[in-house]
Amino acid sequence: MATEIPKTYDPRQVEDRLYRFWLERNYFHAVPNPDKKPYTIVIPPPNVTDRLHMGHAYNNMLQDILIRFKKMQGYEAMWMPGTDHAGIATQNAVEKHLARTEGLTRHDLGREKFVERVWQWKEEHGKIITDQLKKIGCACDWERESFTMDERLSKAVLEVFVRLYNKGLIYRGEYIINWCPRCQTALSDEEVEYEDQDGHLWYLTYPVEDGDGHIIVATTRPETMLGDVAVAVNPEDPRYKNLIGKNLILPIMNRRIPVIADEYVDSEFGTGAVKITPAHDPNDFEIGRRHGLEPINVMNEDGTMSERAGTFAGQDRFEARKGVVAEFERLGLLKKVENYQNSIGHCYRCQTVIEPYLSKQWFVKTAPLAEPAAEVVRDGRVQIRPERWKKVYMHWMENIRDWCISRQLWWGHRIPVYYCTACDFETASTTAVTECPNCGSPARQDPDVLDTWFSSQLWPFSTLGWPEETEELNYFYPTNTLITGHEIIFFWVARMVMAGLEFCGKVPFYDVYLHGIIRDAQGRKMSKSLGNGIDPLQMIEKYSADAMRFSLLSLSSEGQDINLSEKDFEIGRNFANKLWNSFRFLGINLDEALIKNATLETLTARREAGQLDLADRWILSRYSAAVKKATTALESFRFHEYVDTLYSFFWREYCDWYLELIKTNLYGEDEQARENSLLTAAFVLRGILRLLHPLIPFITEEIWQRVGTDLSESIMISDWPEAEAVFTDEQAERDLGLIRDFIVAVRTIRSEMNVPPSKQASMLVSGADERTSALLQNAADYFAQLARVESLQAGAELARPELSATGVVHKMDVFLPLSGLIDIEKEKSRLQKERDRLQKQVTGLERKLANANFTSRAPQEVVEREKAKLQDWNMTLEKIVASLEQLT
RNA sequence: GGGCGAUUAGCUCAGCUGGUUUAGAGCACCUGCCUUACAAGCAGGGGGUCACUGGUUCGACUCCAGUAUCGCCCA
Repeated sequence: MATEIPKTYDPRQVEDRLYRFWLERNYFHAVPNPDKKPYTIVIPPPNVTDRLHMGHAYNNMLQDILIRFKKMQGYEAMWMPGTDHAGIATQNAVEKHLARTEGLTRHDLGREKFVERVWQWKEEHGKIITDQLKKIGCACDWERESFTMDERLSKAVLEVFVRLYNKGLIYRGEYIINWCPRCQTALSDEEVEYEDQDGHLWYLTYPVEDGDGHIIVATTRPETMLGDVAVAVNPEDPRYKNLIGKNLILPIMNRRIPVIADEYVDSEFGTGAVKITPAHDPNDFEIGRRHGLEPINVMNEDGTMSERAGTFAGQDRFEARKGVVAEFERLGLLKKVENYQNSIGHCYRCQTVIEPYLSKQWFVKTAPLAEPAAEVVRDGRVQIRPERWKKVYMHWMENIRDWCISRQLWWGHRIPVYYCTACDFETASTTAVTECPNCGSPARQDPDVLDTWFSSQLWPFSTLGWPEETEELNYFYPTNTLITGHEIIFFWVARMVMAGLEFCGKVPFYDVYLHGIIRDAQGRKMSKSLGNGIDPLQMIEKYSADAMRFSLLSLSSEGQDINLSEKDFEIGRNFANKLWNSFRFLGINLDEALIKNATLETLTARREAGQLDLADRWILSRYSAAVKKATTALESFRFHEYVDTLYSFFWREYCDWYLELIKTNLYGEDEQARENSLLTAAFVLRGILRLLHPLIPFITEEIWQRVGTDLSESIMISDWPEAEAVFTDEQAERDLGLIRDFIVAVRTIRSEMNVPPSKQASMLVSGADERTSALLQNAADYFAQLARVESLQAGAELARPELSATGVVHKMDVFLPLSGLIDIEKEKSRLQKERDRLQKQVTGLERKLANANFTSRAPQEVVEREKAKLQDWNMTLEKIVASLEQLT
């Protein structure tokens, strides 16, 4: 054992070195192993060009905890890492880069060259985030690292598309979709973020063609009126009944449009008359279809008005809005303008206002897939935690709409549908089709690519080789646990369940744990634009990865968001330092022979032979409780309870009490006692290290290796402590608890009476039975060490020394004769305070016990307990009062 | 409009199936300590009508209903 152990733990010397060590030993790699049970997690693949943020750090740390824990428990634990090609985000990033550095657009380069450039970008930037995961300590199986556009995974995408296509679950059609004019692509419903905004409701007058009547319609998007093809009213609405079937003249366009009747129209809203723009509103589209109205698309893909918008052609949609309103005003047809708050959809990638837009796109018919996906959650085959998210999931599944999967991008999986250039023949194929199977003419592939989530939904099995029936797929699928944020429950979690069931016939995972979001100290979301993000890598640099992990978990609680400030990382740094120093303390006293002997077998044998003293038996008992509690907590995803248990066991019990107690043995004459305490201390510390390893892998490994054990070359492959339950010892816990209460009482008295630490005290305990007297007297060394008590007497009835400070512990009097040091007035007020406090409690409890309702209706044992409590308090009170009387 | 969450010490939060809790922890605060593992530490202390209003119960921080404030999701 090295003697020069630095006083402060320096993680910078440690973390990178140990990560390399683990990699060199290949500990992260798992293979199908029939002798072990598999435990699998697939990483929520971060965007390939992303940088690590706190949310990633938190998410991946949780996974790492489970993987390391299960590995130690003896599972073949495999954590599948990888990245997502993130179609829009990545394409945007590269386009922006091109514009900035070369002044080029993707169109300048052309599709093929542009895609090449994105791949190049991916090669350069794709490693950043995975390298950052390594900094955190993630025990990912890097040999299996996947990317959604790998050839292997792309095959799965094609296979899935073609199967769904052939099953009739993928179709192409012209519908209103969400269009982002900036990204110039369609989006799915989930990719639109709604935000309440202050806007206006404009009331526009449409004159009746023949005669002098008119109809007023209300709209939040006046520019769309250029594409109106009708005005709809409720057939029962008396105001408009006589106008149904007549024509209106659409102002500006001077187009003749009919008044139609449709049940959909809500007479209560606005004026009860609705302008119908089938090309620019989903409801209008449906109505238009019912009434056989031809949609008029007045907008271009970039959000400018099309040539069908008349004089507004070429104008931006928001310019056109102002222009249309101005024109109505000029014509005297603007009835009124109201302030109106409505929910506006924005692109989740670029925040541009989404345009409902008529467009020919590919869709997945989701209802047949959703049915079984709802069922597995309903019946618990897939567990969602916290449970409240189950309802959210079910609601979505039960109200699911078809999924628009085509994207007008160049970066992504190109849709494997081929069209004949001559004969209208269309085919989906996993292999390239160059000529039409029908007529032999040249065929061309659909230019669009698939929604990124179309490939991500396959992640739990595409990464394992599906559609091939690989050994990996058989062994590791279904995966066990999915850990992710609740913001992608629809995007990803729900769709993986659908896909897993459809293509593998099994759920993709058994447990889903949805964690909270990391926010700043004020509870705001961390974002680039606010500049309130905390960079995990900087925190690792400053505090260490272990400290960051420990701090994050300490602040977490099930599914709740975390408000984080930089100062919070001191929690973990301080803990790591404490752990380091507890090891240092032992390191000074331990030698190699002793360490080798600090095994479960040795301790069990010595304990059974009655060789261990009270403190040793006590800490072993507390240790076994901590093992049980921490294990159950992890097994039930109660991460906070896990860290909380270990924090208080290690710091509050092992360090504050046990290590202090054994100092009497360590510095004493009794070699045997010294050895036993050292063995116990080393044994428990090694247990603590293993229990903490999933959370703080680096420092636990560093200490493990420095302790020089031959149990295993790495803590990563050591066994999770379990057998320690045999150490439970209630008597030791009670006895040491009693001693501890006396020590605390003496310390409190000393502190409150301002007794200088240098001053030794005598201590008398009166009212102790024989066993307790012996117990206390045998603990005299502890009192000397921890409370500066130089002489201790305990007995059934000891005379109260004059001028002593007093206290009552476990119904026994404690006297500290402090002549010359004691301030009578101070002692009096201390005791009076104690008396008043007790008196209040006693009165309250007496009232409770006097209540016949309580004594007759509450369970007998509760009543008994309360009675005993009252007796205790009364006895304590009497003693306090007696002491007080002595002083007056 | 529907649903969900939060509201506990100055701050950040625990408290899982009602009575062992005299409501806890960390930080902050006060007092005393550089006690030969640790001042990133040790010992002691102060601080809360558990958002509010009702209800259920012998008994409510805990269960139920409603109200308020904040936040999120869906429409």
